[in-house]
Amino acid sequence: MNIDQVLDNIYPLPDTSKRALKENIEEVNYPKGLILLCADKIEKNLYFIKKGIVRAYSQAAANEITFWFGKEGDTVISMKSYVAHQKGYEDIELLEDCELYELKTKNLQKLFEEYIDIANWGRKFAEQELVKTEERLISRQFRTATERYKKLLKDNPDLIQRVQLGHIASYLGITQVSLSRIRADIK
Amino acid sequence: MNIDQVLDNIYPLPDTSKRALKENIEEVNYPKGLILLCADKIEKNLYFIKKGIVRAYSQAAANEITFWFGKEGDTVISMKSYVAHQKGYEDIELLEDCELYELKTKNLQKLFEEYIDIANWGRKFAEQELVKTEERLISRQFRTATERYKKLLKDNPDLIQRVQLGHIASYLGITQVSLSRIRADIK
DNA sequence: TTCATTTTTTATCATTTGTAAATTTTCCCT
DNA sequence: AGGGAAAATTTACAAATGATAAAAAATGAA
Repeated sequence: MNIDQVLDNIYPLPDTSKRALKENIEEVNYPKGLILLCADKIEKNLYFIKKGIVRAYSQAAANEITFWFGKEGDTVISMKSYVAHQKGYEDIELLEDCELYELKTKNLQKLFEEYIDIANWGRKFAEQELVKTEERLISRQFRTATERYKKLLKDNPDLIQRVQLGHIASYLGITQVSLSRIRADIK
Repeated sequence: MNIDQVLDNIYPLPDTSKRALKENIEEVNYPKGLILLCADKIEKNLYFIKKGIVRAYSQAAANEITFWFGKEGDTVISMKSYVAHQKGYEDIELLEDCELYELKTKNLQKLFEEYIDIANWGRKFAEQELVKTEERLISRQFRTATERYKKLLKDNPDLIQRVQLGHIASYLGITQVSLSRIRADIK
């Protein structure tokens, strides 16, 4: 997935502003297991995934909770750092070796002030993420764990192949043991 | 809460663009019980709450789920209509007589193309809502129902006064009966 | 391959939450 | 103020999920 596809996927940009945006983007590679973004600092970069898969998780009390997966074409960002310039609530871990496009938050902020198309591109990005998050919140309330798992299977069949079930369980809001039971029941 | 406060609360706008925005905003009053926005159509307006309280709920299978409350200063919007120009998933009901500021989506879209400050204002709005929604999703996973209720009591004590417990329970992701039990335990 | 480690499954029991129905309380409306 | 409807609580029972422990399977490194 090349950078043009990633950017256009959010919102098609006219040439001039897309060029300006791309001038600030650099390709980087990182190994599986790396913690790309850290909960307890204000992150300076954001990333687009060219290849690979990552998870965002939040650490509390005893257990950690995976609440987001990103794969090819997705944007990796510490939302709270980015929005409120405060420490985030999430760590982001690479679950495979990853090829990423890196963009400095500071530069993006500058582009938002200069290019109205990039400002609207950033708006579209936030809006789309918001709809996705709201839909997940609602589905959490509506659906049983079994239904949520089935829906994930249907919508993201590759995720189950590429990611440990423990993380999937956490993402679904249940324990790994409970997910195992559900999988056994379905068969 | 006047319109300047509402708008600045999202993101302070320079005079010119704020004036342009305000020229498209009209004050309206509606009675308690009105369904302001409807799930099964593409909504043409969005609203800022001057006075009153509203809820967004989604209707599925048997039961309906309240997933958002809005009060003074909040923005009322059918997110999916607004973002994807598709039917939304939510109805929005006025829980009190409301004084609202009305803005046509179409006009706002036009302003996004014309004023970079308004585009960034819209971006900020979506970003802030996104962080709030993500935090709720995470808290839903981390905290027990009792903890979530206590947090709501602390953060929004007036909500419990102004809104039926059935809606609160739904918002917390539990049944009314379960909330009743929690309230009894706390005492 | 072989061994060690990690991941997944299975089993048991405790706890939480849901459902349904009855009862009490609160809120409107005339 | 009084009567009726809506909302909130309580109770009893059922179902789902969590916690824990241990076995089985899969994975990875030497």
